[in-house]
Amino acid sequence: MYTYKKSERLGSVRLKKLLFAKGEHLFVYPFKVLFFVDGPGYPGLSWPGKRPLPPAAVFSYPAKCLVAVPGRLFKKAVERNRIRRLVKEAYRKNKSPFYTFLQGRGSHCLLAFIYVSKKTLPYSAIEEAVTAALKEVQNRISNRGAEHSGAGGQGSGDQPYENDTQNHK
RNA sequence: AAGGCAGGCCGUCCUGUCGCGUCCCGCCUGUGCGGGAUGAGGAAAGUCCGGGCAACACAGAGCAGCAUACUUCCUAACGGGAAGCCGGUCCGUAUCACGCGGGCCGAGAGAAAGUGCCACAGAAAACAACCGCCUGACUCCGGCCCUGGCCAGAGAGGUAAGGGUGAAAACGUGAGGUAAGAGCUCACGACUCAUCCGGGCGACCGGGUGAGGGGGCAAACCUUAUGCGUUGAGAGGCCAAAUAAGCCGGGGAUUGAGGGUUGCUCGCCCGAUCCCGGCGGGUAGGCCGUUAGAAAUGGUAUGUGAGUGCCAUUCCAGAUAAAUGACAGGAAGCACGCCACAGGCGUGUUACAGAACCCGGCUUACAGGCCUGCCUUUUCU
RNA sequence: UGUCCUGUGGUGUAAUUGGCAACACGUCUGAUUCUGGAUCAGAAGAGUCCAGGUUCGACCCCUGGCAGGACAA
Repeated sequence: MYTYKKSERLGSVRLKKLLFAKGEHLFVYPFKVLFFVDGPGYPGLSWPGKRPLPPAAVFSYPAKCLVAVPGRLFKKAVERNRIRRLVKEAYRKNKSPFYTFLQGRGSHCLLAFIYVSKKTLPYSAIEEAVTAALKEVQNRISNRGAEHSGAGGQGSGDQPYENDTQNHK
């Protein structure tokens, strides 16, 4: 489905700290992309507390995404909003392969698209870049996962995130 | 009709396919699904003023500090607005001139309370004698005629009429007056102060009388008058979660450490398992505040106007790293080009800009369009 | 969200209660050298972020903008 709901957005301060501190990053012009995955070969998205999760940190979709446009590069709020909306639109239309990939692995992912160009690009260019970025992220995850499973043999280490959350609840 | 000036208003629309926030209803009750309603602006901006609201003792005194400054009014309040007064400037008209009409601008109180400043130039820049002019009154010396005058000089004075300057030179013009001069006197005119009369709520205007004759700068200090308590929604209140009543050093318990969001002083209040510093540790979620208001729209009355009163109707964004979007097609406006001159075709373009507690203003940005008033030019009647 | 500060040659800084916009580095030209550097001599380069105002006169004072920066949670 081509959706981009509130629960697909990355809003929790805690998760954002985690992503920016421990996530991997790559460049796909005009974006800097940050991602952080749990599942095989990756540390889990464990929530340390014992209390109920805040709604913003609950995964009802395989991924949570945020789009950032620096105010230093675009001074006017209208331009920032425009770019953010275009990126969200592109993500909305092209996320489904990435979602099926994540669901196939039983993983969950945090994503950040940071716009680093000084120019406003047309929608077609942004859509291309978003698709390329998602593919690149997918490649990296699968490579890393393959290495890890080959070396460590943690085949049964499928610790679904759902279980984790259930425990916390 | 065209142009100019001033003021006010609007600021794209429709369809389709995906999609988002909030609220309501229903189902499953899982974080989901379905349906309906609704969803940016005139500036939401800059954060330049003023309030509401909240906390601080339902905030007290003094000093300091800040802001404002013609008058009257509007307003919750304002540094905003309206109507006027005065000054400056421009246009039109009339012209010897005064004037009359209109537009624009004005931080527009006080320089006769005091202090300070006025570069360069110039004699002098604020208690003005450098040059010049004068020698009536005063002193001395000399010459001539001769016993009282004349001439010349020095001292001592008088004098603001004239002097390259300068942004600015000590009321202007004319006459009298004088040794020479001077508002010294007079006439006319301009100005300041006081006072009286008339008009106006008032700023002020018109007129009379008396006095006066030493510039400018307060967006220099300042004086006067008026106003301002401080801090701002991460205000503030509540709930949930977490942890350590941890370790080290210092201070203190009514003779008071420290605190109470105020620059200082005072006053007042709170105040002991307490306070300060360092190390170490935890949380960073939710709800209220928060959108029914100095509200919007329409009508009506009143006022020159800003506005105000009354009546009716309506409920009109509430996000929280932040919703209101993307694509396609069409319409409309505008610009350009061509065909051509009613019009048609093609291309391009549709601004400035995004709510963040809420209002009233100001300022700034803005494609294009509409309306009103005044003035000028041309055509027709 | 609120508060504060700063804008001067290409760069970094001056300008004493308002009175000729100064200095260093850099740039250019010439000399020196076989050439370059260093050195010496000389020159150009701003009208003070923008627009108004006060004043005889404004980098300086006032008002409004623009740009950049800092702070507080």
